Amino acid sequence: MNAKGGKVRGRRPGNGSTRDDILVAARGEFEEKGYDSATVRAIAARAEVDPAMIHHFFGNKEKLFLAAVDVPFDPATIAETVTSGRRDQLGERAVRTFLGVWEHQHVRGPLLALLRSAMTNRAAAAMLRQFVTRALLGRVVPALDDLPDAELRAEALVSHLIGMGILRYVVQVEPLASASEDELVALIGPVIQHYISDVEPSDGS
Amino acid sequence: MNAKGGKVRGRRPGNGSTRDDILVAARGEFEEKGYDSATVRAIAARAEVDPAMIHHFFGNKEKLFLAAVDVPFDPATIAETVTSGRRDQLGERAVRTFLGVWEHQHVRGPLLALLRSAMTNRAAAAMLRQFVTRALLGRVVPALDDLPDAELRAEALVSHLIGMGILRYVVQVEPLASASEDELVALIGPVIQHYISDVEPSDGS
DNA sequence: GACATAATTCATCATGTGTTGAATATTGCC
DNA sequence: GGCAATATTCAACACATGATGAATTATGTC
Repeated sequence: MNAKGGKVRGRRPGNGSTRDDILVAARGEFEEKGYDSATVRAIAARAEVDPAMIHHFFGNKEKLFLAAVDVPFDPATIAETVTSGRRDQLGERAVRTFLGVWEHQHVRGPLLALLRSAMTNRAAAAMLRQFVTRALLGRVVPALDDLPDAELRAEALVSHLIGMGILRYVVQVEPLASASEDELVALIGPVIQHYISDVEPSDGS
Repeated sequence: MNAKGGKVRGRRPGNGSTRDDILVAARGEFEEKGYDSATVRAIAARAEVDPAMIHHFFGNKEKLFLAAVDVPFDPATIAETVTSGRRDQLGERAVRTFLGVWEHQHVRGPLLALLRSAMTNRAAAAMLRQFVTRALLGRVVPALDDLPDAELRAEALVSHLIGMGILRYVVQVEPLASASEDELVALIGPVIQHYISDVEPSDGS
């Protein structure tokens, strides 16, 4: 027994969940503040854990970030969901899938963390760039290779989805933030579809 | 004369440009790092000025931010440029105008600063939300009020432009980052146009 | 039970943060 | 020239940051 205020030292009995608690807390903080603004101490406090535990388990802040922001969905699965099925409904499927990703908390966290961090941190921007380039484009573009400028089109498409995500979930402009999933699918789906339909190339320089 | 290393104290002769130097440096730092990650000391160093000068001239960091990130273009002018002219070319005009804004350095700075800051800072997010809601929608939506869901459409439109800006200028994914202005206008313009053309409302629930 | 290994707390370090106040020099007005 | 106002530097404060090392307690293995 330790009558004084501080907690007792030493290892806790039982099978501790500290490591996982830290990961959960880290995702929360990185999600809300981005890499630079999230602090080791705030993460530790959120996990109700001593800050030193973070270094004990993960070494340093950067390694913790890499461990926490491990995008918890398989890009291949997403890409397959989007690209399989009727081609003329691909736009709607893309919007619906993308919205679905944001609505699931355990996926939205890392995504937000990555987005927020990418805005101010070079390493995180590189991660996001790589993620967009490799995971998304590497899988979706091949399905569209009959179009001219397939890469550019795919990126324009993704840029729309990301912009919508930011305005809806981060900046929270109305009425975008409160619009229903169906509304957005109906509105944005056809527009996304536009990118993968072979419209007239206008003036091919 | 002061033989020692430090600079001489006291006021400098001549009409100093310190205040403006600070503003320029502040825009640079806020632009590159966002509000939270930019530091008073780094701004001072960039302006080649003592950190105390910042508080002397601006009081504190937040007031400096407000003074520095004073969006240097008139939203009314932009809106007029976009909304005047042939309606069926509005999409292309919007894309071209938006790209033009980003290409001018003295405009791109504050915009980037606002965007970066909005990702991690509530006050900045509120500023951006207000900016989007009031400046853009307040002026563009009235010109589109014959469309259903004019507000939502306008925001979807803006979200695409913002997403493109982020992917092109911040994350710098290729080939988006290196695409020419004309390429982007040709590709994205028609899609933006889609939002302001009265397509079939699909299924009005 | 001895003992290596792992988990946990605490104190502390070096550095960086925004901010303040005093000291000093210049300008501009009377 | 006298003197208030302004501009500039320096030193420091109070606090937050990431990180480290020692001390302490539990677990698991032999």
